[in-house]
Amino acid sequence: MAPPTGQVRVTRRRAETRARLLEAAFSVFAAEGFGHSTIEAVCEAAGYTRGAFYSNFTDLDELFFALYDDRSALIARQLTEALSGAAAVTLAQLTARVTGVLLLDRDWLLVKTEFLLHAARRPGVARALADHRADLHAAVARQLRELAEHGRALPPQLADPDAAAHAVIALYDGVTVQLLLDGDTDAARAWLGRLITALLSPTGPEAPPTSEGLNHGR
Amino acid sequence: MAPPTGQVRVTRRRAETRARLLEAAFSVFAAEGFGHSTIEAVCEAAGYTRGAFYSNFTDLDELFFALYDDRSALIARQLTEALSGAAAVTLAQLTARVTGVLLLDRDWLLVKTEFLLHAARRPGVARALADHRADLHAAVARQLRELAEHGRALPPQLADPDAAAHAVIALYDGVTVQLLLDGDTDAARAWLGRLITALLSPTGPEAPPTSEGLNHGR
DNA sequence: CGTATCGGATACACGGGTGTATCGAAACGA
DNA sequence: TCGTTTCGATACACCCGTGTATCCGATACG
Repeated sequence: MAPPTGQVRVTRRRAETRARLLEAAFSVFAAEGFGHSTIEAVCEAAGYTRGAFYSNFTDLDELFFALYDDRSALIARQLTEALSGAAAVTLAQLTARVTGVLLLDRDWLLVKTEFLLHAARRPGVARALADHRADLHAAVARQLRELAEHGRALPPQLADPDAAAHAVIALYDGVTVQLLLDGDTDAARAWLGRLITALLSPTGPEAPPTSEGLNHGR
Repeated sequence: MAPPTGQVRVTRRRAETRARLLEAAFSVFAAEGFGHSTIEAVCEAAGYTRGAFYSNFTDLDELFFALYDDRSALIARQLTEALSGAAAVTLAQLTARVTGVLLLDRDWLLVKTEFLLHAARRPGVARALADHRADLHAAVARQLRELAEHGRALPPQLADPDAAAHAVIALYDGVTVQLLLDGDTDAARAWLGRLITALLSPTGPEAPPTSEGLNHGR
């Protein structure tokens, strides 16, 4: 049984194995899917036996949550870092940064989506996940607000930066689905960029950040 | 073992049990998730023993695919039916119809999303799923084209009806994710309507079909 | 109405994953 | 360096789901 977190002093060794277990779990979940993954498979991939696992976690569920927590925190850090560098003045710049960070790793999208389903069936987990998303939302909204203050107007239907940020996230999620199907990361990035500019441009034409090469349809 | 489909003449009884198995599988998958579902659970839910199952399918995978095939065909039928009634003249009318059909059943969204993940890991299945989506895409594109011909202009960034349809589907998928998290179907419908009109309106303000009550953020 | 075929139930053997209890060894503190 | 603590390996018993082989009742057809 995993000892209660507060009382254990975390030795280097322990942290190391925990990290390796998480890393291995990521690979296994991405490859097999969480539902079909077993504790044994994770341990074998990490180079441990089940003893190591039960010393660090109680469930596969617990590990899954820890894994999601780690990775999503990492992503969030990268995102805010990418965003907070110098304030983007162009919408194109903004989208380029966001898509660059957010659409890198297909494996992560697989795991993330499965975690979404996991959460959808457990109210508590769903709330935690919603919090994570709220963080993302806040970061994007802040950036959009800044953008708006620098003269770049939002379209009248989405004048509220919060609503606009929400819309951006919805677009991101939507593009993710397609990416999961066809595996074409570059196309997804380009397409997401085009969608965001289309949605957030109040008026006429304005060349998308990276045009051409994007396949609409199927 | 399930006999090869071509040679068996399908008796009434057989069709009935197959249908009941599919129905039960839908419930079980929605509740537990496909990954954690067992053949036994499905059979018990259907009121059969495993003998019935192995007489109709070989795998849970096979049943899963059959299930998806059935349900998605049903949805597609409903959608085209809803769309082909009288040509919608307003964008609002169009979105209302689409969202009405597409965002009814949360359980179906759960199963559908899990099937997406399933497909993402199997190229063959992915192709089949892509075909289904292509049908949807075609239906939406046709409707948008018709709309455009009736004077309703698309925005310059998405002048191509195919691209516009693709965008609508992306929005739908994106909203789905949020719906899975919070379970608020009405909000999802309203929000999707607002997003579609915002994205496809070439110019200024135009009241969303059902405004208010939509919670952005988290 | 009788007979042949089919569909689903029952029984069985097997494999694999789980969780726990125990033990040896590595890491840490003095 | 030594003793103590802790981490992870090993071994064991158990449960659960699977797949197959067999059998009985139902259903269709002449």
